[in-house]
Amino acid sequence: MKQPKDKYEVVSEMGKRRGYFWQSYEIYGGVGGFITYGPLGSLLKRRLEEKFRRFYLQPLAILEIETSVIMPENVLEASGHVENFKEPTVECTKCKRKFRADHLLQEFGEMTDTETEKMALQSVVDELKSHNIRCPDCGGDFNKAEQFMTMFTTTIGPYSDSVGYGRPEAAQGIFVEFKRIFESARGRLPLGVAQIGHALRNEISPRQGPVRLREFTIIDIEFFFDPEDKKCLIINDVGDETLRFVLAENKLKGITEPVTITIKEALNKGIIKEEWQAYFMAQAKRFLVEMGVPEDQQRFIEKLDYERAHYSMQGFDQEVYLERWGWTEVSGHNYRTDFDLSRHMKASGVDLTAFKESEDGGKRFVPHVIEPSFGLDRLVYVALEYAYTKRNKRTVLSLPRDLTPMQVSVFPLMNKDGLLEKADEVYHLLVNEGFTVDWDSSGSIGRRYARADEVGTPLGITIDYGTLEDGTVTLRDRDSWKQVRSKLAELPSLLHGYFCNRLNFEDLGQIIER
RNA sequence: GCGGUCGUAGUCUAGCCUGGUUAGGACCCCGGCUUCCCAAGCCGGGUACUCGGGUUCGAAUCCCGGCGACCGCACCA
Repeated sequence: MKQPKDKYEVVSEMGKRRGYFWQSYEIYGGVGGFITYGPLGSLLKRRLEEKFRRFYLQPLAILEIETSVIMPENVLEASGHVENFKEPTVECTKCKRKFRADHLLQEFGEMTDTETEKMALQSVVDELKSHNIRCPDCGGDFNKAEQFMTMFTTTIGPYSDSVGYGRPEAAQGIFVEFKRIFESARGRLPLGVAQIGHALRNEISPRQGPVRLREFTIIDIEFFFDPEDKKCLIINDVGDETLRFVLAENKLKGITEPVTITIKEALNKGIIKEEWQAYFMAQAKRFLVEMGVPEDQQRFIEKLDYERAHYSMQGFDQEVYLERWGWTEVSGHNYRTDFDLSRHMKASGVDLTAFKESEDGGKRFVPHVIEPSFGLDRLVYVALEYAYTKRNKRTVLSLPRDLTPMQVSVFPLMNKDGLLEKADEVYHLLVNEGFTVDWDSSGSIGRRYARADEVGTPLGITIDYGTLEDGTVTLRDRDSWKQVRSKLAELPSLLHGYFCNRLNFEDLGQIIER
């Protein structure tokens, strides 16, 4: 704890002090894996969500739904989660170290993951014995095996013995409701459906603040298409976008240096198999750039066979470099094929196929799915870490202007001579225009600018004696500390222009030299 | 979950070893004065010994347990 503070530490301190986020249940000592967003944090999260909708969902007319967090057992049995979210672990009798039994069998027993997946708990131990697998560290042997269930379990109804789980992803809500959604979309394909909501995973040891939570907000997009008609019509919009890849074949050789490839090339060389997947990955990169993460701080990792989730046929993780934790996953891009819909079709007996007319009558088929999936809490943290800068020993949170919780702050230069009243007028004018406005009349003007900088408010509006005389105010820019003078009456339209990126700061008025 | 280190206000910290003052300081926050634009100054105010138990006349200090944090192992489908 005596080392120089890293960014996670300073961002967390600032987060607590100014109300971005902190660990939940602090007054009872805190519980790991849960965080609370304070007033500024929940605003930031909301803005990020809104930006995501604007940027990622709306251009493709992706539909958004909301389903419940508790899911009955049969849904997650059908999806394969009940089976796959259990991890068989064994403990060495000598050194007490714990291992994943299935990983041991795959590594030393030359078994495939499909073989180990099917095994019962006792046969895991038997197999370890029959393959004579011993502790890789000390050579001791294993006796007992335990299952660790990473889904939260509950019962549904007061006296009911029906088991329910907290959903480990929002995706299943979409698959389960596919029939009605598809119908209300009048059978259109391709069809994107998204859900932004909480998901639960009972992590064994979540020690990484907002980066690894037991309850978190996930953005799952299921993009359904006809596997025989899978052209992405807008792929050219992203064809020249370059992504940095760490490829599976290189990973096996121990090479982690990324290669930079355009989307076009990646598709031609078969690095990404599906055009829609390529499109979503390119957009994911662009989104992070707009959030303030430069290209060279991002990369895409191709998942190896055994690293992929049970439903995934090809998968990439988008990673962002964080100071404390290194490369950190912020989104996953999986080709889930028809795995989920087929499983639910089989388990429920309900037809989840699509129909497509053609000259010879048409065909019924189960749509395939490309899934981009984002961890929203990680994005919030990433935005904060990348925005956190210092200027003249003062903290400046340089969030993009469409993400800042507070858009403008109103400062009466003095607390007298009618300046307070005038400032109050300005405050209400802007609130009524729909802006998120802060108010600060405490301390010197410099101190107030500093406070606004620290929480990332991009514009300060100072009401001074000039305001009383000619109806002009001073606008101050968070990043450059430059000031311009503009007419109060024009403020609403100027600010609207500024916040939808039509106007730069310099366009807002007459530059002031001091 | 295991091992090691640790836990004093919103933040950083002194004190703990060797038990004994109103637990000290800095930043910060609030109010007032002052101040015509970048954490200025003056006055006043504010918040802390992680929780529970034990030893003791007396515990921030010693002992045990819980909770939490950090590092390592494992885990992160």
